[in-house]
Amino acid sequence: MSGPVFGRIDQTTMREGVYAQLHDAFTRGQFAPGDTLNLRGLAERLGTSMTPVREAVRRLVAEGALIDAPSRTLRVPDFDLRQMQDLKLARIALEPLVTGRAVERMDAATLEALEGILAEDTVDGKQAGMPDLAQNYRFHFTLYRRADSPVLLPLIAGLWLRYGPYLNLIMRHAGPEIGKGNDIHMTILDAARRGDAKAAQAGIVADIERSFSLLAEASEEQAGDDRMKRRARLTASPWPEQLSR
Amino acid sequence: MSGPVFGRIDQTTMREGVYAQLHDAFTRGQFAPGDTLNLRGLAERLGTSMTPVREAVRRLVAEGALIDAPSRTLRVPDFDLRQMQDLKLARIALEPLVTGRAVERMDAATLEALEGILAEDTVDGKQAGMPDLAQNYRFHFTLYRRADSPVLLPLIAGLWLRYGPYLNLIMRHAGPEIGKGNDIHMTILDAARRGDAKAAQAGIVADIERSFSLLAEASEEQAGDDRMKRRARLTASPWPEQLSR
DNA sequence: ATCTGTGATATGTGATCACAGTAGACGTTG
DNA sequence: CAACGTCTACTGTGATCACATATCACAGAT
Repeated sequence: MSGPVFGRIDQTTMREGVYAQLHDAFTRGQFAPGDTLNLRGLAERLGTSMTPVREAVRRLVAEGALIDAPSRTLRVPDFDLRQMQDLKLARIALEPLVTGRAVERMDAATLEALEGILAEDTVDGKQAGMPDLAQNYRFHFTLYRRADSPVLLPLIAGLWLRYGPYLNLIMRHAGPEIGKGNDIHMTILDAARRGDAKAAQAGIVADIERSFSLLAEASEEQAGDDRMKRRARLTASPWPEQLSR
Repeated sequence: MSGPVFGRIDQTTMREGVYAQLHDAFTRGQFAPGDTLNLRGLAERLGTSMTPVREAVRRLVAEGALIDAPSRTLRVPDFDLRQMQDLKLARIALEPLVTGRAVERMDAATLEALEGILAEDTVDGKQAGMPDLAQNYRFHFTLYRRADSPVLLPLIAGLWLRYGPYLNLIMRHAGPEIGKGNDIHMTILDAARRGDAKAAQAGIVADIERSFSLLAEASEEQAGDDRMKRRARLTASPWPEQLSR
């Protein structure tokens, strides 16, 4: 049989679409610890019925990004030092691993992509030093993806999902100071270019520890903010702009 | 206010019940690679409507224990060498980590529990060397739980979930020979008793590598079995007895 | 005999409804 | 004025229905 070549019809469900949007919002730090969600509200904003939202939310709960709070409410977990240390431990166990593999299998296309991502920041500096969490996410995951590790990558993505709300705290607290993160990213990229797996891994660990220490600072502030934040949540919509469109 | 002390009403949903049953079936190796499931059948067997089943199944898909096969069918993933190597890598990255922590924090109660689990096998040898996968699971996770690591433990549980169908293969292939696994478990328990974290970690790695090599053997056989298995699936119910009750 | 279109059957998906339960507002009572 | 009970609004949950779509068996044409 012959004829015109067709593009594949994307066989995507609404459930996946909803999940993707929520996942995005999380990794961008658009949810803060303590935020509450409700299914009907989400469904309305997303233009679907409750069903796909339920399933997406259920998945987020299973991944630990949301929790079932008492009295049938869904909440972004509050800050928890123990849990965060555990999260750091897991990241340090897994991310250097995939980094090593990625560097060993590195190719020109990926290097170029990584350069491009880092360059965005310099050019697109209109945000005036405002850290672009999505960019950070892209850098790490284009690197990790090169490891071609179908089991480890989703695991790491799950960890980042839970880091998201903390990133929100960091962002609010540290603000522009976060910009120097790109120094570390540069170092990692250089190591990847040289094929120096060890150096790249060390860079990743440094990056993780850096965000951890920033978070430790931010968390101290949160205790004071907490009461105010909770009050504000009652009046203002906790909804991140990304999803309201 | 005073009065009699009441036990907590367990606020459990059907969704969780369904998930627990399926999770159990997986870790016991009651599902084999390639098995297919359908929501209505599950719902009927479990005595619920489709809704809770859908959500539990969706979670299993998110965890990688099931996959969405073409034409709206749910399948237990087929054996995949690359995936399995990745799984092994992840296990070796995480399980020694929690083992180390567990040994450091070891207490008498946990040691006793571990002894008890290993003793079961010797006493309850009625299965004639038939490996009790549930017992294996309990041993590892009572050990790991002692690490008190709320992030890492679910991660590891997710990995085991995906190991389940492979265990099924091992069990079918290796049969009684698997009994010597307890030697390694003994070694691990001894190390835990002495507080020797390094030795316990080495034991865990040995255990993982052992099950991996058993699996490598079994996987060769699967290629031949495959055609037969697929035919059998059409006539016989793939349903594990555990769930039919 | 082989290929092809058609209908029946069965699947997951999404929408909708009824319901149990909680929290907070409000009125009542002491 | 404070403590208590009731009532209302809202939540997630589970059941059910309608639907698009894939597979298979079969009949018809070539």
